[in-house]
Amino acid sequence: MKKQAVHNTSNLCRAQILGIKSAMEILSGKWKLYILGTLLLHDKMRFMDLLREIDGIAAKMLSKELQDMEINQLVRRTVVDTKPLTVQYELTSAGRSLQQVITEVSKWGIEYRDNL
Amino acid sequence: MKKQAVHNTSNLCRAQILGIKSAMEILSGKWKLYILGTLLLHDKMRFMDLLREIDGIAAKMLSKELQDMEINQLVRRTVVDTKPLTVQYELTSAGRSLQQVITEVSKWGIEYRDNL
DNA sequence: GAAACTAGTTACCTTTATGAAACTACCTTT
DNA sequence: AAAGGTAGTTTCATAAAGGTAACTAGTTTC
Repeated sequence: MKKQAVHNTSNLCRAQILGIKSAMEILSGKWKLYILGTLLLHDKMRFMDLLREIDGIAAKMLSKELQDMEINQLVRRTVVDTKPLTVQYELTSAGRSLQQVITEVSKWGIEYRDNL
Repeated sequence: MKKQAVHNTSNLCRAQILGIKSAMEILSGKWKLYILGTLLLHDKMRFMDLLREIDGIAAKMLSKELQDMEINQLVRRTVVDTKPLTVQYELTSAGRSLQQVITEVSKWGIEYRDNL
């Protein structure tokens, strides 16, 4: 008899796993948490501020990631009518709700690196 | 005069950002947190258990990700001398130290999805 | 002995991610 | 008018990630 895929994980646990999946669909990639972490620290930033602050990112990547996160409503983009015109990026409330995630990831990254 | 890249981020903040970078180097990819989360819930699992439990993953991917995480000392692989021989995978202490990260990511993912 | 189990590996292919550099377009300062 | 600022986009390229399916190799159960 063929062995069945017995999922003995409880529904509660499965919900947790699905949570990870949903989160990773939104947050995956080399730059997203980096950008979000930077915006968390600075409140409002212009495109060129982010480009200079985020070490190593190319304009194309920054632009694409910001658009991505705007679509997912983590980031708000506002054109400011200055001369020359500037664009402000800031976290939405959904973006700010990532604070705990970012804190834990950052803490773990520092500890992991120290224990090498 | 050319504009300089003025990093007005404090050293403390920069450390946080570097923490994110370190963490993402280890944890990036579609499957790693999924696998780690599953191992966190089950303590010890065999290869085929993981393959059946983790929905959608291919043997090749699972194998590669486990090797990756073994190298990074998040997962321990033990060959058990049963007949037929089996292989047990479990988290190391470094792997278990991801508990908070996984909890927060999972919580956020569930909330985010619910607020859609 | 055929079929199913164990734990993977290998080959081939497609898609996604990422990067460097040049370019647009418009405004301001020197 | 030249140089530098604003915020990007476009083009061209490579690297990394991920997927399918077949295959190895030994063990065990029907």
